[in-house]
Amino acid sequence: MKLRESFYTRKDVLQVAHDLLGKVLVTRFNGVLTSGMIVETEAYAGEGDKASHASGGRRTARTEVMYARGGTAYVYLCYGIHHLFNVVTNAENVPHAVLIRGIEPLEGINDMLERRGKERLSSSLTAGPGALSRALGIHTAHSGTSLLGEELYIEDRGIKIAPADIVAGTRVGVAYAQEDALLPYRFSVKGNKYVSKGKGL
DNA sequence: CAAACGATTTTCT
DNA sequence: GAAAATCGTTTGG
Repeated sequence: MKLRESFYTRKDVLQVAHDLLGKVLVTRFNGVLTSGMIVETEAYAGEGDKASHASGGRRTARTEVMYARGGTAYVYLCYGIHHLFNVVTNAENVPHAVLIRGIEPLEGINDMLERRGKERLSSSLTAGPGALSRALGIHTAHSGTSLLGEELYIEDRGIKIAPADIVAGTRVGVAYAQEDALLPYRFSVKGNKYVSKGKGL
């Protein structure tokens, strides 16, 4: 079943990031259904987190979406090429978000392969935030989209990840955030091959 | 108005 | 394993 707004509006972004593991991210653009199980996430704890775009209360046209209420999609373009998909959490005006870093393909694999220009299924299809966004057809135009609608949402299919299989580690690509880069804000499913190969962990 | 940089991926050595 | 690609957002003049 589709996750309700109350799942996203909880105040503990780390808890939401943790709970998203094993959930299924679904997109249905132009009638094409593609989905995958979330195996890796990272939490960005808003104003007090130097690694967050909203660090220090920064609020610009781009980050405005992060200040929306939980259950909104925040898509950001990185390095001019990659679309990174985030889930906004917490209440309105609290810029917390969870970056989805890796999923395991479930449905619409052929469509995902086509979007990525690949022939066969391999772990690189959806391992990594930019890669999975492209496979699912998510781009910056979807920033601000509600996750409670019919085109883009997250489902709970009863998949349970054993606590022993959940690994917490440091985030990737945020070395500039100094001491905050060492926080254990990254969660992944142990041993899953669709977990991105970031540094550390 | 101009310059620098980045929550990454891909490709080449 | 290392370096390049590439452009919107942010920051400084």
